[in-house]
Amino acid sequence: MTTQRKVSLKDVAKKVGVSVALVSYVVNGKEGSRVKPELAEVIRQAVKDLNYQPDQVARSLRLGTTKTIGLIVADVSNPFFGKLARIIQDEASRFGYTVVFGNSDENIDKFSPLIDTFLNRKVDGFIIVPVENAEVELSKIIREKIPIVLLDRSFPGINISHVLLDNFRATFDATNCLIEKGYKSIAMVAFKYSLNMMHERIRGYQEAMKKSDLTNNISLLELKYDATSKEIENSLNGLLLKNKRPEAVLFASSTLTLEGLSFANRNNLKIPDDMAFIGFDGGYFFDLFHSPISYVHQPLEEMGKEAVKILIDLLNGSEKISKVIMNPKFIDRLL
Amino acid sequence: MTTQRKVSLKDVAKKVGVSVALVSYVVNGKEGSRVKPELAEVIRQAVKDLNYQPDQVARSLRLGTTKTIGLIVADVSNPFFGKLARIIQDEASRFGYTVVFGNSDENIDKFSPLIDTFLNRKVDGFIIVPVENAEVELSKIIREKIPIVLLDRSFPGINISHVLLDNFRATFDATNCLIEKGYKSIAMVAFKYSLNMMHERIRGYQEAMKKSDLTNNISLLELKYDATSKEIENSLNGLLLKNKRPEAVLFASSTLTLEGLSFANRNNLKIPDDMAFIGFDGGYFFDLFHSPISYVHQPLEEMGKEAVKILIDLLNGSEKISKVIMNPKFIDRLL
DNA sequence: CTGAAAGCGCTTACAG
DNA sequence: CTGAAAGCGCTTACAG
Repeated sequence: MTTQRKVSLKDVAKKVGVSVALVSYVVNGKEGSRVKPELAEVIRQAVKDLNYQPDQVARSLRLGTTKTIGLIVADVSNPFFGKLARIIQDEASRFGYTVVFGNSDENIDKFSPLIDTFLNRKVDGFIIVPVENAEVELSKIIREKIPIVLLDRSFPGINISHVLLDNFRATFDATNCLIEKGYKSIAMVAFKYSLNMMHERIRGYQEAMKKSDLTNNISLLELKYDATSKEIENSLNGLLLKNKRPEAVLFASSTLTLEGLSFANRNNLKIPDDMAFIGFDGGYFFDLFHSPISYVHQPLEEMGKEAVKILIDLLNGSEKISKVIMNPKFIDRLL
Repeated sequence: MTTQRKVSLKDVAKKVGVSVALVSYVVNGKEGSRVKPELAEVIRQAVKDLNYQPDQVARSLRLGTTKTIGLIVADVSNPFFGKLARIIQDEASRFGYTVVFGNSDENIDKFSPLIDTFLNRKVDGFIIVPVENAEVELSKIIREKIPIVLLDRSFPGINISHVLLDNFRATFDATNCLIEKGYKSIAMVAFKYSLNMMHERIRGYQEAMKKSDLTNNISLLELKYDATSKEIENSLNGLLLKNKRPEAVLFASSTLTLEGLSFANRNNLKIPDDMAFIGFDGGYFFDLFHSPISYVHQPLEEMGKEAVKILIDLLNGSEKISKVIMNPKFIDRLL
């Protein structure tokens, strides 16, 4: 499959009878006083006639910049990440950047090669939802002086720009809200991540419980990200169907919330009559439920846009490390 | 922001004291008998010591191939497209390809520039979920002899490889199934697309109705893709809340199904007690519903994989146009 | 105002 | 077995 040779600067130059340099200047609008106006016009016309399109690969090699952003999320097919990817692509393209993407599945063994691939492909910058133990990989990027913005998670030890949710406040507020409405036995279902973000969500719940002297009612279930359906089933069984089951359950992510709702459906648990569920993110799902559940809302739009904005600044030469913490919103439908 | 200069072939060559040619051969495993085994070993060691990574941009320019696939979907944040994007990225990376992506929003004005951008960035091939009136843009790609595979939709007039659902059969079977269970007044909610794929879905419904002498009961609502919530609300109101409302409604896409379910929730329509709903795709949502609805299942995994497989063949020089029609599956939960 | 030329980092005939 | 060199298409000092 031989690609038809496209028209190059040389072709345009030959047609007009000038050097490639002049054509390049005109194409890039860098004529200044370098090209005689009439000539510039002729060149512009030839460019149009021949439908000349600059070869971005050649430009990239010459300029050392690819106008490409590498995006790594856990899984684009998960709407949480899909929405982020969507917003990031939109924003990036407004600034002339193209997005290459990859899915980590929360797995460093998939994460790592993605970084290498993107690095070799010379992406200008990264927007990354990092996985556990990603520090070494991230340092590699920093060492190469490639701008990078972390999204959704960060690492206390590394000084990188990031856009995060105020995770502590998210669950702290949600738990308090439950407590105020009279719920006492409140459980939490979380992922067993070493990620700070998950720790904060757990801590928010625990602190709220402690603050109201409900320490003894703290009940935390931590599921592995790659848990099998069987394992999840068993764990939820243990938590939700025991004789003294909780009055309310707080989920620490949209995926977990969906698992919970699915479990409830299968086992004829009526939400919220039998038990209150508090979801995390995922309003796009929850609004459609028979009886809509309450949930913590993340401002995905703002988060994605902010991440791109920070990256573009970095790309434009800023040396500033920006750390942005976004406010969660509790969508309350209790009672 | 100056990128630290990475180690190049030249650096390795200098370190070992050979020409860059030899290093290139060794790195690419094209030594054959060209390089003395002992020397090759020394070079390999130096490559490792210096942590040499080939510059893909330079390679691309030289080789005329970027190992990149351009993917265009309507909207990655829609799980239907998100799943496809996910699968395509996974498969592509198995073959050493990276995926750049863009969202069309079913809009030719967003679709068009994406094609141009990807073309200028010299993607090796395209996997595209085309929008209405995309024929001209697609011809442009064909003219440049860039391999391309259409997904989910195609155009009768253009001879391009594609992977589609058997759309006619999908709705024909679903409608028949409803009829067999005694439903007579069956409506359909579709998008007002000129796309063949939507026509086929509508035709499947209409033919099934005709076949059972229910022609007079045919009731088709066609919504614009960019209809406002208000417009959708009004239209669904007209269809679902009129005094002689349909006994069952068949939706022509997952988005439409979600709109329907949302409307039903807001208006206290009990599904399936008040009215049966047949969804299209989107099992990942529907399984979570209070009372799971029936739906047409598309084999997304196979569709995505097949599309990549066909594209890779094309990329490897095959001249064969492959047209694959996948079978839908009706997930029946009626009664 | 204009052109000739170097060089981005690589691969690959070509000559030895 | 090995090296010198051309060339992918572009941008940009440099010299005129």
